[in-house]
Amino acid sequence: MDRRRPGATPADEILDAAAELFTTRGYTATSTRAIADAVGIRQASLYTHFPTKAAMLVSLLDSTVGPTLEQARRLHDGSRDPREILLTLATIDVEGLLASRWNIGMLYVLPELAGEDFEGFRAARSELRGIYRQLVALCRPDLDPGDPVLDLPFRVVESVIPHRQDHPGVDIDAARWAVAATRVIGIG
Amino acid sequence: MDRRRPGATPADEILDAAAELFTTRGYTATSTRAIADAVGIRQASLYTHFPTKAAMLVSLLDSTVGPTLEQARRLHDGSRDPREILLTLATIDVEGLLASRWNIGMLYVLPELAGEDFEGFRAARSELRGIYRQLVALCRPDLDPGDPVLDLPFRVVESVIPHRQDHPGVDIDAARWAVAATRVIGIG
DNA sequence: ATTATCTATAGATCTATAGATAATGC
DNA sequence: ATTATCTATAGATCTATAGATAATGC
Repeated sequence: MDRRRPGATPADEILDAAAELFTTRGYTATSTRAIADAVGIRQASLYTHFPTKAAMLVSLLDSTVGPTLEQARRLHDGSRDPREILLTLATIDVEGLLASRWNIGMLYVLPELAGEDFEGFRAARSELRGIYRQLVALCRPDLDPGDPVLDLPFRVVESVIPHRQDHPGVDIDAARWAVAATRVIGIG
Repeated sequence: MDRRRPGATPADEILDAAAELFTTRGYTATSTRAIADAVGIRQASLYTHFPTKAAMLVSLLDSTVGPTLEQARRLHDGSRDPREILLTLATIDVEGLLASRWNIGMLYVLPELAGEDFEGFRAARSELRGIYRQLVALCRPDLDPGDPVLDLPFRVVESVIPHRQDHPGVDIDAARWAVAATRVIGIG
């Protein structure tokens, strides 16, 4: 076969190539031909595995935000100390953003995600952000509901994305980043 | 004339339209025809004012990072308390990111900026980040040079970009955001 | 006379489909 | 027999340029 990309199936190889190109060049700027070339197949052959180019991006987005959102829902149901839950969630989230060989979080900020093809991802990410807000509100009951501090841990967690972008190849300690993300609300 | 966009000159009108479209749809996903339509001129007429589409983006990037970088250089030369300088810089930076009617900071994270047309902007932003790092190092002499905490104030400042994106129309207090950006390093 | 805008278009893409061929599994 | 891949291409873009026309300033 002489496959050029990691992945158990041809679809996985395509997703690996798409992840590299979408994160480094952008979504619209990456042609389906470029993806096919990176995999080592013909452009038209992509369509055996994905109905559209957008479906490739949706698949990448879902496989990243999905597991984190599931964990967040589970943690949120527990009755432990909200500060402990928040720290655990932040650690899991940062680990997820560091897990792939490509900086997959870059996909989250693609302007093209405003399109209707990506409504599902936007809803999932919005729910995750809401869970962060509720946890912060439990830690800081004094805060006004409109206070931007409620969003800060989520923002610090996701700022590991540009940090990784600016420091390629440098190892990042997920637990330490998560501590900073909780400290920003003025606890601990 | 019946101009449809704010701006003293046709070039400014074009930049206003380009800013809206680049920030909301992306750079490659925005055609020169779409920009021209938003201004109310013909697609080819854009090229009287800009030699290429990339030149429009370069102009937008420079007019945003330029003034902030100048201020940062000036502040950095002063001999005041580094914590005070850091807070002032963060406030100016956040104000700059909130100043435009469009969320111009979204341009900073376009994957297309990896291209050679945007080398100048990347260098300017890298210099700004370096000034933040030096100020943080003065505030926290105990930190290792490789410590990611050195980058955190810069990251929190720039996280006002996705925050504004997720809360369109909501006023953000630049001074409070700047305080959070300095607090994240564990001082004050 | 000079500048800004226009129409028209060159030449190079782009995504997705149609239909043929090769590979695979019963 | 079914699936994956291929070649070829339809049809719709895209950026930038050429050259004509209209508007502006001396």
